[in-house]
Amino acid sequence: MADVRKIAAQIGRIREKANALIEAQLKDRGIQGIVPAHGPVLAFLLQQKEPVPIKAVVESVGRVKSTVTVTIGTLEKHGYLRKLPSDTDRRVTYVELTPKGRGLRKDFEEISQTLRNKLYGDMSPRDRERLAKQLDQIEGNLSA
Amino acid sequence: MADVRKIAAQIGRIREKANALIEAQLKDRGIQGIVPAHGPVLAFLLQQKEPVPIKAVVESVGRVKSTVTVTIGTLEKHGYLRKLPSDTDRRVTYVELTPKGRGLRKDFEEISQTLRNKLYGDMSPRDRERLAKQLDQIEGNLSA
DNA sequence: TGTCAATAGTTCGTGGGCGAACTAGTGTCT
DNA sequence: AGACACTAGTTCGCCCACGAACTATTGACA
Repeated sequence: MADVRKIAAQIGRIREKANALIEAQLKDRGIQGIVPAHGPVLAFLLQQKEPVPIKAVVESVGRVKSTVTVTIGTLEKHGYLRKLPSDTDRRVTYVELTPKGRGLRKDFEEISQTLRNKLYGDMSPRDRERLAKQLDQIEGNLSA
Repeated sequence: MADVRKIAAQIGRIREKANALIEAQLKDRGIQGIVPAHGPVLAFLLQQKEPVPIKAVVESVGRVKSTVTVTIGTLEKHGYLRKLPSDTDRRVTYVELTPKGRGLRKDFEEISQTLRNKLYGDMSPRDRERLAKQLDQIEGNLSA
């Protein structure tokens, strides 16, 4: 019997299990230096065709800038991205993926797909849609 | 339009917003030293009538024992619980809520209720039940 | 009984995330 | 030009969470 009361704890557990699956996938694929927390940054940079200011990353990923500073530092240290100064505004630093970073695209997409497949299991498309709508709803409720 | 693809990120955002709401509630009520991470420990201890071994807390809350050690240390430091040695097995430490800790029961229940109310909003009981079942399902899928 | 494994709990080092404070550079306005 | 606000990014200290290593105690068993 589904317990409507413990929904918050349950959402927390689902998130942790999803992260665990991603970590296992990364390990299986021998990808070093990447953890689930890097996902939003990578997803954003993978869809850029040109270097973008760090500020744009901050606005995209839903983390404060001090966190993004460190995340970008980690990705740079592992060779997945490169920083370049702006020559029009010297406060600004641009970032772009290196070839090694762009090489993550395929793994990223495959891991996302694997996660969705496992998460949804044999749930019908109609139920998936319904679930997604309900999650939209509760996210909106919490934002109000 | 609900996007079935970004469900993992969405679940993460929901969790963060729920935690933010809990923190705001705690602050409003002037409760010091308690953060959302303490919730599972408090929930477990609130339903105990006698001191329980730390090991029981560990098994209940889904955190590793080193994490629970620290959490219990924090709660103790703020006077919400007390540790007492076992006299039959000197490896074991029991914990129990102090009166101050038990005094959190009402706030705990009210905050839980507030969170659920806000999270579900005007969702019908039938939809709530359906959502809870679907979350059960995806949690199970991820555990398999 | 003496040895060795198992158990309960703590400590330590690492990493993600935050907010506050800081640096450096740019914009504004008189 | 000079003062001041604003902006981009970094640094620092803190908390949560983890795993690995450690301490202390108990259990098993030859």
